[in-house]
Amino acid sequence: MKVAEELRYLILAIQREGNRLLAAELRPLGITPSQAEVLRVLRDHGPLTLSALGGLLVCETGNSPSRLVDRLVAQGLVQRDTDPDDRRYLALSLTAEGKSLSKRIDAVEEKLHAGIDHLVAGQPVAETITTLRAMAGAFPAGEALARRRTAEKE
Amino acid sequence: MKVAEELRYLILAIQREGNRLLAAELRPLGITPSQAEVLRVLRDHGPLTLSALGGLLVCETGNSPSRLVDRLVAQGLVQRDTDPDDRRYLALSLTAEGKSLSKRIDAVEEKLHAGIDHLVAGQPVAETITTLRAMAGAFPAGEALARRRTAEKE
DNA sequence: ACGACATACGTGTCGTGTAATGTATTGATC
DNA sequence: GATCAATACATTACACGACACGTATGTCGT
Repeated sequence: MKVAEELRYLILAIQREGNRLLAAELRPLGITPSQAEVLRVLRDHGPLTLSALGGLLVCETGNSPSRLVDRLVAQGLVQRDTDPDDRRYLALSLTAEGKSLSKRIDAVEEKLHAGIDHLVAGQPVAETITTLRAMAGAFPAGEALARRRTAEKE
Repeated sequence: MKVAEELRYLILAIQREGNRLLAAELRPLGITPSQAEVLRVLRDHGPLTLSALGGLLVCETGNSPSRLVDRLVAQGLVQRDTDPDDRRYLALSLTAEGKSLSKRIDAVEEKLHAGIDHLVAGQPVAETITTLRAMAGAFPAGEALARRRTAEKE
């Protein structure tokens, strides 16, 4: 099997299984991995418009996280206000309930990350990240990650 | 950002964007990436039952690729026969049209793989594969890949 | 003021991933 | 040989990703 092909299928397999695991852990909280990412981004990066949110999501619904946000609003986790100055814009923020849930999400994610750390213990992780960054950098979704990294440093 | 978290999001981003790219390349052929994988597996590993097909798919619809196969049958690319000895089993194989399409798929995949090779040129690819294999090995979907590797050697 | 354009968001559709449940066929047990 | 369990597959429901198109709001040039 060619190197490129193996990379492709490995990444596919890891992503699928990882997502399944995370979904299973999040199910008791009543949310999905994508929804968890929205809550996390909203908590960390203040009130956002819909498109700004899309730009920070790696899950890159990019176009329109409208429906994703809809369900969170319906669950009372996210508040959606229209900007009075420019009524095209939304101001998305967490409700109190959303904030408290995001703490529970943190715990789940930390558990997942601990599992990942355990899996890659003793592996050349630094080299792996270098390679993956090179791959992701070629794509717009890689920039969502970069944007979040820069935003963190501020 | 923690290492595990970065790994997670990098893999997510690469998988999503790679899939989008592949989908765009395959669109002119009238099929999706998942459908292409089914055609590829059926061509390489002869007639299969539905569950055997599921076991070889990394896209791991595992449970029931029924829907996936349905559309391919509807397009006249796959033939579905019931085993006369045990009527619970299906015998899935490519039609002539399916075989000819799979050649065009090969060309698309080679193009994609060339792109990947270019992206990771000069990167520590061997170390990356080692790490990813360690991650994938912990999951059942990693075994689909392993199964395909063994089947290739025969 | 008017109209063309751009921007932000919404909606509809298709294919898929995942889980839960249903159905048909076969095999095993008694 | 009738019954129950196991197997292979189908069906359904929900959420999501991608795309295309539609709508509302604002901006700019004239």
